[in-house]
Amino acid sequence: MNDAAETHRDFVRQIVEDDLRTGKWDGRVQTRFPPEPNGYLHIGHAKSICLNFGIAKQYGGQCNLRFDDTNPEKEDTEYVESIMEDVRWLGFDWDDRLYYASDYFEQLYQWAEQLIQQGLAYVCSLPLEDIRTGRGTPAIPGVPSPYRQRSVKENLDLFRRMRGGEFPDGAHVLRARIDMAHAHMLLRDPIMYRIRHAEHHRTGSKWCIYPTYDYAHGQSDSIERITHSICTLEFENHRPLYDWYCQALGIHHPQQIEFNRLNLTYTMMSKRRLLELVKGGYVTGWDDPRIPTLRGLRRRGYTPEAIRAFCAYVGVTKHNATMDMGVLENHIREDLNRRAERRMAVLDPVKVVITNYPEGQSEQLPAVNNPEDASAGSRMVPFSRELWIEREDFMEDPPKKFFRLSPGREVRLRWAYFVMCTGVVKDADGRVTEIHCTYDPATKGGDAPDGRKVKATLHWVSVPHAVTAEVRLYDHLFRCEDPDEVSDPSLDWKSNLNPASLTLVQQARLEPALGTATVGSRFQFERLGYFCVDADSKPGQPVFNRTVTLKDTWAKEQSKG
RNA sequence: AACCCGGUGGUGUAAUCGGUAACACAGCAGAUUUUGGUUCUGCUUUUCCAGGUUCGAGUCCUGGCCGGGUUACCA
Repeated sequence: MNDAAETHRDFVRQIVEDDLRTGKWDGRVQTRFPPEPNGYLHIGHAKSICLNFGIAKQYGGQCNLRFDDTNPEKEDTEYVESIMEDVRWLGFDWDDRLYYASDYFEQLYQWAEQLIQQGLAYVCSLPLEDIRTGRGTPAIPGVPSPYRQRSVKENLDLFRRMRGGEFPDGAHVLRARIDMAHAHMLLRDPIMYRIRHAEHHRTGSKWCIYPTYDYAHGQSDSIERITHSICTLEFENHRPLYDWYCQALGIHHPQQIEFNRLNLTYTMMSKRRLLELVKGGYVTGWDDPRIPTLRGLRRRGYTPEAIRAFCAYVGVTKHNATMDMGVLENHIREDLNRRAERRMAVLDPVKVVITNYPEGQSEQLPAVNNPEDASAGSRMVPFSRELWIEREDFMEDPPKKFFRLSPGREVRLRWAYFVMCTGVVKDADGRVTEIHCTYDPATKGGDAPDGRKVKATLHWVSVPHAVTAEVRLYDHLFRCEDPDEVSDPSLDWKSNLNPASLTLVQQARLEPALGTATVGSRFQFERLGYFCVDADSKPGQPVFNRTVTLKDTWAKEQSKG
């Protein structure tokens, strides 16, 4: 988007370049994207994917895809499949480097025995609650577990029996022996293994003890010879532990680097909350176009190119930041403005009758497909005596700055003719049911040979040729920038869900060319926005999703009051 | 509270290691336009505070203040 982005190096890339220069990793750059398969990928993950795969590509390295699947109770192959699909859709490829932390369970186990042998790990038989209280508080040092001094022999025996399935869940854990008085709570003898008699989506019932994140992550990086282990800021606190395990084990020791995760206004990225919205029926599924999952965005009509450009734009730093949703929207507008063909569609139709156009007659008029791209060519659109136009494009008694159709005023119908409003027909309630106009045959195509100008150009659809469609108009998921901002403490973030996040238009009228559009194809509906064909479409009954509106300075003007 | 991290316009970032604070978006004004779109031009707005070092500090030092993360047998 700007030239600075071409030359600027964020702080992670600066580290990588420094390491390359000093030969720290023998010129290697090896990164990884390590999702836990317990949810669907969202745009926050896209930032991480772009960073990890992007750095690898830029510096001639590689990026692995690794599933961090150490918690059998939350994870599922459903998520594994979707994650792979979404990473590919975004435009990245891990070649043959698909890994799972669960593939390393045996090695991790052996290393745990090694730490026991070194006197750096022990089996603790305290109940969960006692472990927690024994850890103390930041102000009060923890007290050593009574099991802290168990002999290597006893620890080994118990740990092997833990693996052997002799104990119920929670009976014992394996803990690292570090420092119960450490100012850093995470270093007060953290848990390495817990007993869980649970079916793992990949290892089945082979294991009944599972490593914790802290015990598994650095070592998994180490096994894969990762050089730069890039993660989000909330893992900063875990780095001492990451380093401790690698050092204690004497194994390849990658550098963990933390960056700021992506936050967006009017939405929310928490996996837990996304799950709640899906399970609670607040949205229609993981691909609901209102949520920021990659599949939601895809169904909404976002392109991988726009998402990647956005991720490059947002920047990588160490402080928390919230991007305005408008910036994401600008990126899809920019992409689609270049690529999407234009069509005409009327969402809230009102009938126009061209009184001086012969009844029963119609004609085909050429229309440019994309003014930004001459190679997109043109198409023919049918014109006839009766047309649909947008109800809001007509006002009987217009304010000063309104320059669309009103009685006595002339406007242009896009690619067709100048028309002049000569009158209206209303129903008993005073609602306009028909607008009467005359057209000027000399203005065919939209230009007046006498050089006279009009202030507005309207989109329109010929009544007898129109295709009827359902159009889904999406708006922000939440009605305020920060979903957590609740006035009444008895309410939670869900009370901020936007009741108008979806508006259904059942009887939109489209130009006929839109009747055969294929699922996933994207168009600009002139003057309205970008739309894409939804998978719910049936032959003859297309369904369109609004990706984003066009910028609308008239709407802005109106909202000023 | 302790530990870790961070504070640059409204927002997001930059300033190549001490040398004139800049870019984008948003906002405002205007031009162009067969989309009130696109494009183009101009304008508004910035280094958390207080000391110190220095010819010179957004950058270094000290002390505050403010914000975030963490204090799980989740990741």
